[in-house]
Amino acid sequence: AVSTKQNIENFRRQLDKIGFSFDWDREVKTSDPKYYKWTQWIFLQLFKSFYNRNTNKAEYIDVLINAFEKEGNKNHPFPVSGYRLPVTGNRQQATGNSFTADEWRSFDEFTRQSILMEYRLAYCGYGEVNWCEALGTVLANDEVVNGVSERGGYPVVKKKLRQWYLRITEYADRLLEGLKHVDFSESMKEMQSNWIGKSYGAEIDFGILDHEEKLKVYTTRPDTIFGVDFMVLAPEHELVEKITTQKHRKEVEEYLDHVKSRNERERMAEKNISGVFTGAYAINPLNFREIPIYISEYVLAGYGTGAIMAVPCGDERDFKFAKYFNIPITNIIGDKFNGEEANPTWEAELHESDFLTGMLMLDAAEVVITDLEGWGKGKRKVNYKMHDAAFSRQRYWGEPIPIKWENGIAYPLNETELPLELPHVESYKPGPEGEGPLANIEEWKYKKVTLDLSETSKVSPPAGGGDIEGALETNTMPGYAGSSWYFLRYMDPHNDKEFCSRKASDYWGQVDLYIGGTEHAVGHLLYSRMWTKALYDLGYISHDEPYKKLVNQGMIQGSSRYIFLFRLEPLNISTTSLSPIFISYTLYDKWKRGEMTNYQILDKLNEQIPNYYTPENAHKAQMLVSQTQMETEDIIQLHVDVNIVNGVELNIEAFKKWRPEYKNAIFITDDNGKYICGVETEKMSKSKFNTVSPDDLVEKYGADTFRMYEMFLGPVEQSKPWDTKGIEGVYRFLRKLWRLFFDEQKGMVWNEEKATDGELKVLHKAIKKIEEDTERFSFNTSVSAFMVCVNELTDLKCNKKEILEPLVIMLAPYAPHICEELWHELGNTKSVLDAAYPAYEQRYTVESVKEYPVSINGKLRTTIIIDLNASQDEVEQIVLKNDVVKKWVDDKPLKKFIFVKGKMVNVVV
RNA sequence: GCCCGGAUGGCGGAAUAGGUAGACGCGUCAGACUCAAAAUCUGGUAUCAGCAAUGAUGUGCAGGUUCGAUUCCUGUUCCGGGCACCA
Repeated sequence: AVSTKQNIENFRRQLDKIGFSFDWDREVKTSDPKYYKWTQWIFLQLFKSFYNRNTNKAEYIDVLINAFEKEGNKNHPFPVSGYRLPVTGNRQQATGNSFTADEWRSFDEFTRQSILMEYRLAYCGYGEVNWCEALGTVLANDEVVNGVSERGGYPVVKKKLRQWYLRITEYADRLLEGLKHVDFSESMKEMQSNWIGKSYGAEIDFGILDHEEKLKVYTTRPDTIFGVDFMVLAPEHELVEKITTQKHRKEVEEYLDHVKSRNERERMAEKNISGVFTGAYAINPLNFREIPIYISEYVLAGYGTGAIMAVPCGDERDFKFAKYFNIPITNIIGDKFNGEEANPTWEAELHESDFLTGMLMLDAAEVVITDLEGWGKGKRKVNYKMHDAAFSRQRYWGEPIPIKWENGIAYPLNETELPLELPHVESYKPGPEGEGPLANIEEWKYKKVTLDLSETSKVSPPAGGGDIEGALETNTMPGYAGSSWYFLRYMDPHNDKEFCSRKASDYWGQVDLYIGGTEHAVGHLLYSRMWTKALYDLGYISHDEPYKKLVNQGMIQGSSRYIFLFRLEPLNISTTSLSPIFISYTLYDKWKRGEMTNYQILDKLNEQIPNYYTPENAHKAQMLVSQTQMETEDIIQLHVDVNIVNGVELNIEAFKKWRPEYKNAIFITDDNGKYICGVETEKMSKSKFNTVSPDDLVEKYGADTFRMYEMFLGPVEQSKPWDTKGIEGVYRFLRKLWRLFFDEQKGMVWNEEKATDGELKVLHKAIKKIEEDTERFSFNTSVSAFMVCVNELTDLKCNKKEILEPLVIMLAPYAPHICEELWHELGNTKSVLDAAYPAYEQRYTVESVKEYPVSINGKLRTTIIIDLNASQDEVEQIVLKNDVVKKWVDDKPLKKFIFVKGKMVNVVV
């Protein structure tokens, strides 16, 4: 403890020297209003910033209109999508694609704000959430299992809610470009650029038979347009309702119900082909062919235009779809298509493609786009997979969003109102419409706040002046809000005038080395890059990438336990008298492998609980049986707290106490009466109930041992399950190190004698190895080198200060406490952190001979000690004279003699 | 399903530019010290055959390139991370 305090003191002194203070005792926490004030402040800057899509500069719409008019133009240069209405209510002229400057001035405030929302970096819109009616709450994706809530098993559907978003898509190109200038691993860069998902292609307008509307599709393969055999719309596509014919309506509606209960991931992972025909036909703009329009869940509404042109000979999913629905396939690539599977080649020569026939696909793509643009039937389009980041949460623990609403208009709070503090709540229950718990606090919602009505906020004062009746936003910010910029706050934690002074951020610059896991690849690490770019654009910092170098540490994983809920109906435990049924892993395993049917599981239940079917629930039991015959995949895996599982056996009583909603649950056990849990190694997480605390180990072995053991476990970048088996080894190492200085009987044993060459060789070998290993983040081999060094010094009975002192300096970053202590025991008064790092001197470690491994035909047969300076001829002579070599060569003619100096010898015969 | 990783003794892992596979640690076996235990120390420990010398096999699996492959290439299986509200 003494040493740590000195370390901190020393660190403080260094900071004082350069003019910054740092309060080590107080963390920068997102839950601290002194910090989240500035998160709210940055949010306001993002809200007030407008993005000019053409010039990549944040400016105001009026400024742009004025500049535009100066050039004699009438129409406003920015399109209005009307696709995602940011606020409720009727918007004037909102459906048009553009508006004139005069029109802009004639719009009412609601319409203006609604349009401005489309340009704000932080904007409000409507987005889908997982809505659980029974719980009256919004659920996170990981709280939903197989379409029902993990807790209780209630049905979950999608619901549109008002949501805040960050316009990260405007930074897509710069986020890609920035990857070239940062030191991240290639796989990390790959993940980020795949997530951004930039693709080049075309938007093509297909006509629809008997309809005015155009069907817009996005494709990266305009060259295959003559191979389009059908169209597929996402089930949520806005045209589905309009174009479905009377004859197909019922089928389509049934399909939509099916899709509504499934999330995006389930839809993408679905192997079985599904979809329905709408009865409508599209018209190919190039050859006017009539093409059937289907809907299917494999097309996602959020990507491209939510509609695709399907070319079965070139795309595997389209091909399977065509086979399934018996749609005839047009082959446009001749013998490159074998009729058995699609061929997504770019290199084939086109067949059956009208004026493109004979052209290479790569060239044809260019021709088609140019022609379509000429005819006004399509245009070149760059598309991104990434979409804007949802920025509101229906939760309590998050920064309140400093916005007040009235008549559908969002008014930003005055900066002097910050921090807008989280009120105390009696309960964390969600609001009446699934909003956050803040919606329940009337006095907080309607408290008096001043609004930012300045020019920069671009809102006109409301009718009642600055004083409005409306309510504060009740959603809060997500976890990534605070984590997107905390490193900047660390640079200037006590500043109450700014989030971080320009002086501080200029001085510290980028984070030199960021150690973070790959699980943050497309979340935190992308969001914080975007925030940094936004703050850079707004002129608050001078760099636009937060992290100079990123090292991905692996995860220390936990061992999770699972129980298996046998869900015979969409189980709603509050409305059925039947108890939830859990089956043992042994049964689940058989069921999964198809060795056991649902019906046989019920038999097992009857066997174990003979009185289960009472007259009262007999009708329900009847229903269960009919359900079971359907063989539906209705077993859900649920995490259970590792602490109530003994090895793999569940403590059922403890479980019922832990999860009162399952207090009536029935457990189908193995024949020996035990309920066995499933086991999986996965990320430690609160929601997986598999976390372990290091506190006990620190208590027993000390922080140095714990720290070194974690480093010793394996390479930093590798994930591994948490396991304390080997910690004794590190503990013994530290004790062994201590004994080089102090003996239990004799007390102090270290001395000031002159070191021998042998001892210096041990030391300098270690200096070299540890320096190299630390440099490349190979901490586990570094620790191993320390162990080797201490073992060798113990063997040499070396207790000399001349050797031990440099060793302590090197070890200080690995085991800071014990090293600080030993450093002072050696008579030093300052901190070990101030000591100069020992320099490697080659002269102590030079070798003159080498024990060469000698192989015959690539197989190692012996080793021979040879002078390191020996020439190839000399080595050849020595080796061929060797008895073992002679025996293996056995007079066979020598084909080749391979000698790699300092490495090995191979004799080929 | 898609994207990104990983797989080496009983266990965690080492082998940094294609050149002695198993460093270091855990565990385990044998021994020393001790009345005993703890702690500590010494030695063995990939597998198979053999008293041994030694030989054969061996880096998830199936192939390929090479004098030589844990390392490079092709295919494949399993495990982990992410997939937009866990953070």
